[in-house]
Amino acid sequence: MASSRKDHLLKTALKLFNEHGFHATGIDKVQVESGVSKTTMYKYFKSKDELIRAVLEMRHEQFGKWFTARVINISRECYADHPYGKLMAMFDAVNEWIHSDTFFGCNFINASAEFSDLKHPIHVYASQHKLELSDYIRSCIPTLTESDSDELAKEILLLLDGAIVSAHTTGLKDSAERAQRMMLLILQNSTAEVLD
Amino acid sequence: MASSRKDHLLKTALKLFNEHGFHATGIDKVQVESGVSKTTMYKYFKSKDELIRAVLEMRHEQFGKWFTARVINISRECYADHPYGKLMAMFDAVNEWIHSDTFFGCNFINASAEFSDLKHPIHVYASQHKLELSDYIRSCIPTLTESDSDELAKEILLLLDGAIVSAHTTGLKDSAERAQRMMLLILQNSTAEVLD
DNA sequence: AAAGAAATGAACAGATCTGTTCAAAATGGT
DNA sequence: ACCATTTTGAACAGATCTGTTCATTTCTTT
Repeated sequence: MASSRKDHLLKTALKLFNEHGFHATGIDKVQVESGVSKTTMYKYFKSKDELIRAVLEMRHEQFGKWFTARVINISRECYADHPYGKLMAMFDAVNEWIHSDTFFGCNFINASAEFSDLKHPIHVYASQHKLELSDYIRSCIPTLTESDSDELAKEILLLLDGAIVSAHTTGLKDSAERAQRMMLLILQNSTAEVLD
Repeated sequence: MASSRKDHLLKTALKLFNEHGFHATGIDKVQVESGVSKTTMYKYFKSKDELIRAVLEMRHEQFGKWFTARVINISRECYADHPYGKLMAMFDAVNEWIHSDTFFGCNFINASAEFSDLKHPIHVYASQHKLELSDYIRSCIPTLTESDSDELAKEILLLLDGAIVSAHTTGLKDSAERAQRMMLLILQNSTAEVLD
């Protein structure tokens, strides 16, 4: 009961934050749209900052679960026995996301844009999210690759972020496919010494 | 006289928008900080939307002039006779920007984040900015390159945007150097068929 | 120095937003 | 059916924000 209300508030807030941004969305609109009284909302979230933080934490978990699961599935279905199957699948997953009707760019990139100060807690949290994503990417790089996997993970994160931003800001919906091709070229070069 | 006041308002607004975002910055703070009366500010800009638009237009011109000039200079100084000198220089220029104390990410990416709706005039303008940048990149690709220069320009734009976002959101200040290395690998592969 | 244009400051209106309070009503468990 | 908890609705306070108005002051030009 309690948690279902809280969840509903979080989902409504995420939707509105996505559509209008964090500052432009009044906390009262979240309350009205989710059909909950003001008192109740303030019971779960003492302030707007706390709500934003909670929304991002939910999104972090939600995205993490979806992304890793999708990567595994696509990798099995489309890239069986491919050494970079999971890495390839990441771009397919992002491509699906870009073409969905709930794509408003990356919440964490957007949050960094609004809370521009590097020391702002929200910005710090966004940064952590990206670093965790980078760790996950690194864990998907096969050990047979010679090159430094940490550097390679940062390169792939840069491609993913570039694809997401290109798709959102410029409207280039084929960005993920482009980034995927770019990664392949880079991987071929990274492993060239090994394969030669 | 008149234009110096207007310019000063625009510069102050850009600074505050950078530091706090568009929605979080009150138009009255722009007015107070620039030491101009409210009446005067509203004489030059009839509304906040108009001010934001004007700030982005100024920034578009400012960035364009700085970037193209810096690309030419760096290209001459560091990449004489290099076929991809200008393309290389783009990442050096962005690297300088990232390490400056006025780096708050790309204003147009940030604007897209706040004005998330693709049809919003500000978002449309941000998109146009990126497409113009893509055109400029294309104009810097030597004709000897076999691959489709339009596709290659989009790839390089993706790398530049990825570098800017990585540096801002995640705080990875070496993103531009990373993206530059990635571009080199991609260029080597793009022209491989020609050179073979 | 005088006339005309531009800028000021300060008050004002109206909207919106965050956050609080509290009596009344709905709900849920036993 | 009863008690305790939760939720509601509605009003309220205070801050902030956009945008307007206008009499007064300051510049500029001649």
